[in-house]
Amino acid sequence: MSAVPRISEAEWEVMKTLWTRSPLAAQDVIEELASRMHWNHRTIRTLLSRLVKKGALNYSREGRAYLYRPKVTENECVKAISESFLDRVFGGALQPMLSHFVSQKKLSKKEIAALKRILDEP
Amino acid sequence: MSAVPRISEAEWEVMKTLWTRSPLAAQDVIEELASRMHWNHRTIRTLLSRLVKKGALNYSREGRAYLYRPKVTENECVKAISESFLDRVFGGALQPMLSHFVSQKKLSKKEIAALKRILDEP
DNA sequence: GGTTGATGACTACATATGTAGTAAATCCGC
DNA sequence: GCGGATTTACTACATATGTAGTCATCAACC
Repeated sequence: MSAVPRISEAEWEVMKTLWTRSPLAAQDVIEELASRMHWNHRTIRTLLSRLVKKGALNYSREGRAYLYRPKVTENECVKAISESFLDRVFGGALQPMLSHFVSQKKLSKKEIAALKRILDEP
Repeated sequence: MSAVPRISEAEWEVMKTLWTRSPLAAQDVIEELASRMHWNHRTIRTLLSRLVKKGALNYSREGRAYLYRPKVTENECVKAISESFLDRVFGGALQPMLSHFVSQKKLSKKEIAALKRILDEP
């Protein structure tokens, strides 16, 4: 029930990496992100520390290095950030939000069919 | 074509007020927001100034006061922030996003029907 | 066994953001 | 015309965020 910490944009990239695969040493996260995001390895280490400090990551010592792993699930975080987005931008209403995205992206018939199937799910 | 400025959460409330009705004097915005948001009137004036400075609002002098009005449209801003949200959280894909919201909210048959109609729009 | 290179800890610093306070100009009522 | 209320302009300050640098430690190579 712990409220999920607020995760910034840059931090989100780090979390995504660890949600995909964990535990990872800092070095592994750096290898994943440094070139893709054009981030200095020190920046990534800072982000890891901050995420531990704010309770989004855990670590365990492995020799001289740490192994990091998410302490909050992706689903929790996606849920929190999505709620906040929906409330702020669309007053919490799904319909205007979907309207916006649909008018914004041109969807193929196939995509529309897929979206409809999602609406029919249990 | 101007890139829309980044508008923070608190600033967004001010923009919403002015997107709904404008131009407004600071006093009018304050009356709308002060009690609803529990904001000091000075805070709201600061937000108005910052929004002018970052190019989200314009003003014209009206006697001794300013009349503020949006310089960027709600649609532009909603578009920008929505894109950024969708990319960051769902990798830019509508389908997982809709899945998430649908699984999160329990929708009535009516609501589902309404959402489907949106998908069928021109 | 000294050097190098990686590691986490701590520090740095500019900009953004939330949240106001103070000062200076000015209008309005008396 | 003066005092108070109002308005914008400028300042303040803590925390968050992006983006790193320095330091002490330790392990591995040579």
